[in-house]
Amino acid sequence: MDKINLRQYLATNLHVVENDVLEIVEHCTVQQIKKDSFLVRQGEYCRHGFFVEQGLLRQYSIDEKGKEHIISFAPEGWFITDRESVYFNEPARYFIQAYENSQIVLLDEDFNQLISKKISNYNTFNTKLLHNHIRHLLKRIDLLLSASAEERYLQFVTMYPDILLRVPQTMVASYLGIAPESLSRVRKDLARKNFKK
Amino acid sequence: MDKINLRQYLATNLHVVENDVLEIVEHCTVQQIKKDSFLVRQGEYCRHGFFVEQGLLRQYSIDEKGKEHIISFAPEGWFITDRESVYFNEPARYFIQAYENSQIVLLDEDFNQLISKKISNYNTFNTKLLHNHIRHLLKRIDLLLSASAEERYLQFVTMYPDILLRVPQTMVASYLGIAPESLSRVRKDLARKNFKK
DNA sequence: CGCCGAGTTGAACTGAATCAAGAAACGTGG
DNA sequence: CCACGTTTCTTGATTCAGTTCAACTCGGCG
Repeated sequence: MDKINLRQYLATNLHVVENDVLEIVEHCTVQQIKKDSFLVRQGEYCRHGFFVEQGLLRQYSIDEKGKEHIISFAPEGWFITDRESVYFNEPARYFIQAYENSQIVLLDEDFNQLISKKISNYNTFNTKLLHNHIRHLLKRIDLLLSASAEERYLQFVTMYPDILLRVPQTMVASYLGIAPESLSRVRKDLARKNFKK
Repeated sequence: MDKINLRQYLATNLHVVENDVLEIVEHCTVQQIKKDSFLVRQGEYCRHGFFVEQGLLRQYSIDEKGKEHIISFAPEGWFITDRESVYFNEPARYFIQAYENSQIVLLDEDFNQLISKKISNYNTFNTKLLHNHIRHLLKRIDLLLSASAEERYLQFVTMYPDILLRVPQTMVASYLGIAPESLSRVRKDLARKNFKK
């Protein structure tokens, strides 16, 4: 997948030239993360936001029965963090783990301070991100409340065609809240339907 | 239920004296809303945030089969709006309806402009609200992915004991994503278990 | 070549939905 | 304050979507 550069990304989205964000981004740590390693574990305190320049992360919880539930994926160009932990200073409720070897930028409190001081419309942008996040979560809740496994899968396919190709089916199932076997059957069924048409 | 006053609410949460918010709040329209009337309908453009001073609102979608799915409740002291519609200028995806006769304050774009200009930490407060909202939605998704009907109900009981008493069971069921009959059975079961203990 | 994780398939099971009917609770008007 | 209709809740019988468990297939990859 194409690499995305935080500097470029910010310049574009904040409507400024790259030089304006250069010195801010230079302060940030860039990390190369090996597949399967953790950025945050449940119970730890998460102190950073993460911007994915390359690779793919996933965020998930583990319930009492030991089952994983994927909260979100983050491919390149996405921010991810445990907001509760960062913002409210609580132990993280979710794991954040690299599913592919990834390159990520660590964003700490200093980064936030600095950028919101230097770039006036950063706050606007950030608020927009928050609104987008909320919109997205609401949509997902609505789907979980109203749609069948098949409908949810179809929705996932159209919404995240790229991610679909990069993660094992098991993880898609976990994201959708269904058993891997069920997803397999759903797909079989869809294939049959399409063939009939 | 106790009435909550926006002026007081803001003064407390923004850490300013009431006078500072007085003139801002005075510009806002206060409305008396009859039970069952709508503040926003699916498809309409929502132009306001709503603060509930008294009463109880609910936000819900209707799926293709005509079924209602409750996205959220808003009792006194809560803000509610269709963020997508207000913020992204899209048609609302959800209905907002009064379940009780209510008194609400309409907050428009002017209000936002004015208050964020006059009161410096309003933005901080607002961001905090957004973070809280996200935390809350994440928790709900996690529950929908991992917990049984009974577990979700128990969680609701501890989380919203007040709302539980104010809305019919059907609505709680709709919020939890289960059929009313199922909720009835869940409750019966819980009663039996408690008796046995 | 042989192993290993991912996906598939089958069969039995189960939590929850649906449909239908009755019982309680509730508000309204007489 | 009672009688009434309406809405909400309960209960039972049946069905169904999705789970679980177990066995098997397939495609890498060391």
